[in-house]
Amino acid sequence: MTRCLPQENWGSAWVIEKNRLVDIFDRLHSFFGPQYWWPGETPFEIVVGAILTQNTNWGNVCKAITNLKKGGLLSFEALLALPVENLALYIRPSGYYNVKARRLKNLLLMIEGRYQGELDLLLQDEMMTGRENLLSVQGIGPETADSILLYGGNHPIFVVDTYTHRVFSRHNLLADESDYTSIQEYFMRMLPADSSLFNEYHALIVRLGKAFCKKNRPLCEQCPLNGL
DNA sequence: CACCAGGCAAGTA
DNA sequence: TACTTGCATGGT
Repeated sequence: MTRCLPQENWGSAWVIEKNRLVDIFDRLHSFFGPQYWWPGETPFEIVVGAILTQNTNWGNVCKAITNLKKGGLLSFEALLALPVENLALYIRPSGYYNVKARRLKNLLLMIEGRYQGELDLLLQDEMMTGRENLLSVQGIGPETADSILLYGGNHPIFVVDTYTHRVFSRHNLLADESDYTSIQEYFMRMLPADSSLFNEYHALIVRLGKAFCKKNRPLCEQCPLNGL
């Protein structure tokens, strides 16, 4: 793996040094192996999944996406033409189906208005411009936007989620009160801007969280991060 | 039965 | 600004 960027002055939020972050990645990669994210066959499917998986188990998202595929609706044009009330019925298993149907529609309309209805133009746009446009959509917050940029567009941006916060704060590697932006800046200052690395790192954190870092549970004995 | 899952926005004080 | 609440299905 490539080495890290030079370190700068750190704020008090930075609890650990960069080499430890590389060690953690190496441990996770050795322990779990490659994760092959994002589970999705096309950029459009990835984008849809990114919204449907908000605060939701991935298994439920799969059911919703299967429904769309069966209906021949998993394309930009088909979803844009589908009334939001109908869309909600197809994605029902993913939960929050009314708000998510509206959020998907909001995104499609943004792409229609600013990128001539071409998802690829959004994904190929300059990273931070694309990010701003994604964040302007009601229902797309930082994690969803960054997931789309990283996993849909192969942009080197680090995705932070509840597992990232939980795993690193539980191991005393990050302050508990760290917010999305500070955690993201932390990873991105410590690591080289490599989309493949960010892809695998985030997926490994989620894998670890599911296996060994459950909510409202004490630190797990079998966790490969113990004894850092 | 309770609790949780790869968030986000809106409301309240 | 800092909390709290609504959104909702399906698995353990």
